[in-house]
Amino acid sequence: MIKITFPDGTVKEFAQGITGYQIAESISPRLAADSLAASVNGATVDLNRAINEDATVKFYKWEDAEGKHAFWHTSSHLLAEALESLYPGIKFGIGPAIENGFYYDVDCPTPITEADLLPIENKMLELARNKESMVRTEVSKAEALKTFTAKNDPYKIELISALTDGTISFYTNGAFTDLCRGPHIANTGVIKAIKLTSVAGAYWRGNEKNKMLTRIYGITFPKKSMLDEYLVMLEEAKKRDHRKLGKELELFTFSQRVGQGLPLWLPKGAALRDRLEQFLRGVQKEYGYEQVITPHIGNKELYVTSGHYAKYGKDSFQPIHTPDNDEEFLLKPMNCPHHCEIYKYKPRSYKDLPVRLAEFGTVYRYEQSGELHGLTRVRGFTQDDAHMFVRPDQLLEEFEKVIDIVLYIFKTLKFDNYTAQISLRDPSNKEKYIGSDENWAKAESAIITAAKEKNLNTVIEYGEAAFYGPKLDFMVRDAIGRKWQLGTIQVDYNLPERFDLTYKGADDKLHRPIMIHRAPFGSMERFVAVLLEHTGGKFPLWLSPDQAVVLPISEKFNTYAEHVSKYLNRSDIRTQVDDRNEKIGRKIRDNELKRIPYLLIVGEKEEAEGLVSVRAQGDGDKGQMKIDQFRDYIANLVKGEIEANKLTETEE
RNA sequence: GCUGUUUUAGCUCAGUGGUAGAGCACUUCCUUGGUAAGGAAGAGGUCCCGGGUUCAAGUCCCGGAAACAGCUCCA
Repeated sequence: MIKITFPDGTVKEFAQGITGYQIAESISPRLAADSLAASVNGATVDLNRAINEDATVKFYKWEDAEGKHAFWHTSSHLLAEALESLYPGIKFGIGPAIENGFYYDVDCPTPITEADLLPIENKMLELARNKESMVRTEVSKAEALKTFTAKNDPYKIELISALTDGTISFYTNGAFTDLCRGPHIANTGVIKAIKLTSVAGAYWRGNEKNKMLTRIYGITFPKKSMLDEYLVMLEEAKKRDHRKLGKELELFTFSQRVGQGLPLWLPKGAALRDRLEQFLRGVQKEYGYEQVITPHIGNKELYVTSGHYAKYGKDSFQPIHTPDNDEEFLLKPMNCPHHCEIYKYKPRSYKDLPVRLAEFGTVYRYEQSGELHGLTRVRGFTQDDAHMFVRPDQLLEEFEKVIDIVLYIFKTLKFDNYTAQISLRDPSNKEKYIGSDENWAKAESAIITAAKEKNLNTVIEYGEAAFYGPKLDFMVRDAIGRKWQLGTIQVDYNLPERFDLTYKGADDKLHRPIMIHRAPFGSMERFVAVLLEHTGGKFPLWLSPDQAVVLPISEKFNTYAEHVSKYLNRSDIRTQVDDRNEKIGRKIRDNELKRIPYLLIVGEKEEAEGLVSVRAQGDGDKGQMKIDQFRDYIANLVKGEIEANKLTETEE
């Protein structure tokens, strides 16, 4: 007999070899029916797995990540089962559950296209209705290899070869058997709604030198209504796509003639960007940054010195030559080497540090064509860049101040669902990075300490560091859940060495400063993109390209409308007049759709008494106000939006 | 860069080898109005680009470009 402890603390005895499913059923058929997976002694397992020792169990339902994971993992096996029956000779790569659904990578003798997805879905539903159990078998490595050699599946053979004997298990559903460690749900019958979402190429084992397999993505649910809800949610999210909103709100565009990945900022987009720049300049001024300006090209030798040329030379726009062909220049791919040269232009004393050089620096990188994506990945973009040159004793404090700036910006713009990621070297691939182990260790510990002292909730990602140093990255998600890096803060011991940067210490000797690279927005382009998706185009008042539009009731009141608009513009409230020959209802509709924060309706009564009738975006009629009353109201709101989240003074 | 899909009016999109289409936007006229689409008329096309097949190509074939999804990459 074995003792099983349940989450509520009760302990019951069962025979050895009992499965999670049987335990659940012995308590209640309902629990068994609802459970998608179980955890035994903390490890998630499937309900079919035999339990042979005393254990603590927990049953997962759909609402639990583990339950969903098992559900989708089983769904990927169901997909594979359907594929094997529809496409004889198909070979399988891997088929995991992902954040939203699952996929399976296959190597199919006949190409699979979008049009084939519906028949596959139908086959899956048909198989699911058979309520096939997910049967686990533990096999030896030799047996495993034999099975897949017989099936002539090179991918599974490669996977098995890397496994240790004694840890290998198979799962079988219906006629399909797969190499898999589990866990799975008890049987496929609970999979009631299936949508195969897309088909795309994916390199075997994520290596672009390997063969490209066909990846089929899908998502499944225990109820049809849940699938419908999910699809509606996806549609809604697509309406917030920054590429769509950027077009609708006339913020930016692209031209094939100008070139791929080179955004053209339209007047309203430029106004928005300008507001963001002014905002950040203001914050940086308080923190002791100095603005600098550097050219858009730089001598190739500059980037050879920094190490960027060796690392990214091929991925840059190729050198620009002087007319007599005796010098080569690169379009500036990053600002740091230029800032290093600014640091170097005169001898520095330990008393001068930290030196903080900031620049809205436009850089150009030859991104692979398939990587370009709206404003989030472009070939020409402007970094809100700054480099701090600090003494070792200043590193931690300075790094923490940068975290403060990032958090202040995120708070002001109500980005509350970011994740902080500590990006470290890939320990198994150190040759991709420059600099000594000692310096890397110092830089990594500085970042980890600063993040801890600032109480950041961080995840550590190996292999995500820059080639010259580790980073603290702030990641946010776009409308459909893709992750993007916004703010980044990096500690760098390497460029100061390569550029031989020094300062004179109190001991009258030369010392090496440490560099902090940072960009709280990341880039203006990406930040605007994410801000658009985050707000759905409803920008906070202080950022809105147009803050108010005056709507005259008829053309008779256009003169008064102009007067109101001029008055407000003189008080720095960005105001336009909609003087089209349209009815008021039409003007309201069009300007609401343009996400204008305030609409000011003026007619006979307003003109006579110097009033405006105020309509707040999405919130209808707010009644009448005197013009200067409205001006003060807006000015106060703007002030509140920007200053509400100011951190306590951190002046030195 | 790789795999797949797409590309027709400013935008969103129909279009079956045989005269290029709709809605919105735009222009003009009528209308002069009170809180989410007033009416009429008109103008607008390198059917992504280059080849080929055909009596005839927006439509079929080949090559290229760009956009989209995913992979790979991201200083």
